[in-house]
Amino acid sequence: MTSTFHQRAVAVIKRIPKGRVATYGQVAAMAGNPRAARQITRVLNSSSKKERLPWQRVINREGRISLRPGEGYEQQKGMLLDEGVRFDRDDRIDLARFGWKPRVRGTTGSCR
DNA sequence: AACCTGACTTCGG
DNA sequence: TCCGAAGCCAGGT
Repeated sequence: MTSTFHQRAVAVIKRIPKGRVATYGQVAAMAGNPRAARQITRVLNSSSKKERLPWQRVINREGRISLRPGEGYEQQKGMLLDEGVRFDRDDRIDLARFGWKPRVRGTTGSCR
């Protein structure tokens, strides 16, 4: 495997469909390490500048933007809104609704 | 070359 | 149920 975690993570991020969002942990898990969520930040910082990754579709597990106002928060929120993602009054995204689900499960999904 | 930090998550007490 | 600590990998200093 010439591909590193970084490469795999990039591939996963590229697969996030428009109008949907994924959490760091989710991406990390799909890339092979459920606990490598932190590394996703590095991937985004690095690759988003080199490649055009949908970094805006990656958010934290609370369904919120981890960036702080002035650090790209507004930009990310703007792009997501443009894709049709809705934020509630707490600036949170309903992951049950906009969360990326690679495998379609029952909508009743209260699995987790 | 070594140490530190980072847009987080999960486990344990 | 809430809080603290560990984990993960790579790039930057």
